[in-house]
Amino acid sequence: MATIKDVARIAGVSVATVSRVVNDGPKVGDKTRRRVRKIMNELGYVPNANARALVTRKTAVVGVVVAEIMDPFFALLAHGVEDAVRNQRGQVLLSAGACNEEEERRAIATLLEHRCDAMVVHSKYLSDEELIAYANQVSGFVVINRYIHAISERCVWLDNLKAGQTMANYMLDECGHKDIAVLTSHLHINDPKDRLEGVLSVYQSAGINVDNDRIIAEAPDMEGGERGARELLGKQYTALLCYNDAMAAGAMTILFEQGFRVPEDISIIGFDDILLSRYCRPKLTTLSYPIEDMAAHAASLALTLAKQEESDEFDQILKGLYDATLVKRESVKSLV
Amino acid sequence: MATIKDVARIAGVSVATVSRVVNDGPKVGDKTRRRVRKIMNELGYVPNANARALVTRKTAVVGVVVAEIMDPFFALLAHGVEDAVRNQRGQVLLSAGACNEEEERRAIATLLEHRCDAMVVHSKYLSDEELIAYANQVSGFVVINRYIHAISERCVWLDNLKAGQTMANYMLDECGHKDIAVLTSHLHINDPKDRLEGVLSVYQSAGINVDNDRIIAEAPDMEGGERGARELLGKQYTALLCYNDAMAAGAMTILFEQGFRVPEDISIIGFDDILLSRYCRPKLTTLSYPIEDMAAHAASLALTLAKQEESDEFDQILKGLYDATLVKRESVKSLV
DNA sequence: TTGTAAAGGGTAAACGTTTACCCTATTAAA
DNA sequence: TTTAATAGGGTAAACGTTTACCCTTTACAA
Repeated sequence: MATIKDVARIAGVSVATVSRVVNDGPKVGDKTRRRVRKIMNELGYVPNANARALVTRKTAVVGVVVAEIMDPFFALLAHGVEDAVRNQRGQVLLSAGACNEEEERRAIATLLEHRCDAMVVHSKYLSDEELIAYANQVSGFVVINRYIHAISERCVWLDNLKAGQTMANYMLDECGHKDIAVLTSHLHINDPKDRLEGVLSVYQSAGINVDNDRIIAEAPDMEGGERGARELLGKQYTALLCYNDAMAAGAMTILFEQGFRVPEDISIIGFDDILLSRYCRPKLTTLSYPIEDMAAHAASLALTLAKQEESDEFDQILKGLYDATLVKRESVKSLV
Repeated sequence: MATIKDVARIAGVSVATVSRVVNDGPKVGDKTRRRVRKIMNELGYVPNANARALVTRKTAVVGVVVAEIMDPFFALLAHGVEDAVRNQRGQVLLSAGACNEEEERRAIATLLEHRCDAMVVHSKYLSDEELIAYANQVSGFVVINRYIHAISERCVWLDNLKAGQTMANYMLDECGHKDIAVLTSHLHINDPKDRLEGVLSVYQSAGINVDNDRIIAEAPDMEGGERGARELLGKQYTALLCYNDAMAAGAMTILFEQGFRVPEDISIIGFDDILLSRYCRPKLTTLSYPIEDMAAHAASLALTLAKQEESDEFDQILKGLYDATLVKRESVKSLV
């Protein structure tokens, strides 16, 4: 593959001049510029990003750490990042498969090796301390879907407590569901806890107690939803509040099997508003998780922070707190 | 960030020795090795992948070109690649948003700049000639979802003609649907043409003619499916053969709106077997597109080809032709 | 004792860029 | 005509690695 030296030699100029042409720099005459351009095309010259990164100490690469791209949620996340990055003509380096502590560390390490200017990290297993350490090391390090107080301005996250309340307010105040069951996630992260707390707080302040045996913690996927719904069989409830849409869909399958109608017999509400919620029947009422916006925000933030390290002009930084919004479809029936 | 020189200086050895330790090379004593390791950890030394790539001319990076990661199909593709690449401890550099000719070129160009050893490219708009040129330039260049004769051993693709026949055979021979409508894609690529040809060939050889006004070409997404189904309203058919699951789901929505039952009144068959086909109700009967396997195959192939360029040991190369397989669920009713 | 191989480790060039600094014409002002 | 500025372009160091080649020490056989 042709190098800058080849171009320089053939064009009869110095490598400095070619470099200036490549980067649209000054100090090169029109005639020379045209000649060099021509040679570049003839040779199919493509600048070497690695060499560039080495000398400029910048890479225009945003690293992304996710657990699993196949998951529609992470696909959306990746898309949000990709979109924001492309607008600033950068590249996305993907580090997926971070589904345990060791893998997460490895995923971040490889991004570090590539000296990404900016990183958008979705971490479930690493400790706050470890993430803070990374943040101190990499100026463009941004954590998504998690709030860490010490680096709050480097976090983009959802107000899960409020989201839980939004969900509960709708089901209770607006639709009059007093007997509910909850399908939550068994993962030991804050999201499910906060949302559950939000839900329960609303019911508690209305003087309604939600039995513990109607709160099921399961894997946050379709199978988990199926298992959860089976476990709830025979219990008395008119509405099922789910941790995410996949669980809701899984639960719905079981309810249909058992001869229940949705929403006539049992109302179901999901969370995330992934594609599936629009495709399944009945269409799922859910809370929209603005993950794509959040991811785009996180990517811009990461890029901005990376830039700030050297240029001292500070761009406006928006707060990273987002809210989930209710999307009414067909899976919830009002009792009032 | 600490460099190899820092480590060398503090450990009191040469950079060569540190390099050997980093790469588990020979010619360094146990004692020295341990000391260097210790310093590396203390300094949080992380080797610079860019510098490495520059001197070794290898990057362990596989570039991926896709149109849109948000699309579940491409998410699956990305996952297949990612999986295969991670097994060989490589990295994935994503170039998404390749949804027109210019963008596709740009996507490939950035991968070229990063000197990816291997590339898995999904291209809809570039000409065969252009792709062949790239393939000649990059030893690890692999085309997925497209067959180009001149570089057939660098292609991983689906037998769309056969897939169309599989679909038609099932609907006609096994289920007895003689009056069908077809929802195909309006994109000017080979896939829809080949599949349609496969379908029609089966019906033709059974002496059945499919009216042109019951073959609708639309955008290959949910909205396209909705529009297509509307256009077919009033026409006589018992089965609808769709270009993909999204179209099938869209069409189903419209049919429900119009009071039809699926599959009692109208049978529907999709293509791809994306997640949605299992979630929607009735569950979609469809053809499974083994895109994840294909993507993993493509990635391994790309990596193998990239390696072969220098080492002359030739690994066994498997043929890149795949078949779609029927997945029977609930959206098709047999008339016999 | 000498010779020699192996083990351990250092030196420096090379990879492909960017960029600070330097040099030479040419042009415009005085 | 002289001077100063400017436009155009070259030189070479630096970025952080790897690796071919060289050097020294030690151990052991002859």
